[in-house]
Amino acid sequence: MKTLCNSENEHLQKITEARAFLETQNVQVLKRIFHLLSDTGRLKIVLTLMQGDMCVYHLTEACGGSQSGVSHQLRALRDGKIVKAKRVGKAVEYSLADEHVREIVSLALAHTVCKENG
Amino acid sequence: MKTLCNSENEHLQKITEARAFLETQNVQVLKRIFHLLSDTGRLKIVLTLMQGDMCVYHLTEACGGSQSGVSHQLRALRDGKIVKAKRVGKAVEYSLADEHVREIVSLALAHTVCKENG
DNA sequence: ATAATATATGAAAGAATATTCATATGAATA
DNA sequence: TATTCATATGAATATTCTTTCATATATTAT
Repeated sequence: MKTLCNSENEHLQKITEARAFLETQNVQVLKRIFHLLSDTGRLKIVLTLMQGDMCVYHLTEACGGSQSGVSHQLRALRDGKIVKAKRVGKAVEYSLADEHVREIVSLALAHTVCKENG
Repeated sequence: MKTLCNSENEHLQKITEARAFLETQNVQVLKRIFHLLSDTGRLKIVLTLMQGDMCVYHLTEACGGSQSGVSHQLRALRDGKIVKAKRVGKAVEYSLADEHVREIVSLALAHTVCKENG
């Protein structure tokens, strides 16, 4: 009999249920989304694009860092379907791939505000 | 005159506005939350705790990995105010620190489902 | 007090990630 | 078509993160 359980059965059931639940969740996909949002540079890009579409040159100026760095960050975000690109003449204009990201980041932002005031 | 802008003024304004916006956002706090959720082990722990409180022993069995590893992961989540701990006899029972995390992860989960089906 | 159980921790090793540098590509312009 | 501007990329370096190992602490039972 382990820890907080009243019987060995209860114990095993708890573990089995938890494992079964975890298998239904797409942990790797989830992890990937959060990972893409967990870097200062990429996060700044996403926050900026939440305000409106922008080309790489402006994103670089707005978010700081090197041209190459921003380009690499954009590639990661593109690969992860977080943003999408569209060529406009010499420039490439980036935008959020869909509204999901906006919602997730907005919710997390609301959370940070709570943390500050609580 | 740069890229997609019609005038040098428009160009500078775009960058200045974006920078000003970014300064109002707590990028570091946001980054920290996403980073904590971007690791398989920690994410499994959070998903499991979304189903109900659990002691370390059960979390270890449910999520896999070593006792030490899970303990380190729990410490990171504790430090980041994602989970909280409560001692119950020999065991320590963990739970989500608040409802924000649940909402963020739930939303992201919904997003993964869309990605699969879309 | 000693042993056993449950959890936590520091430090080192190992793995994953980001950044930089040099260079390449693609598009407009002279 | 040579040049300039805007962006992208591979490879190497630098950095950061995770995992492991050994050991410590806290609680309960003998």
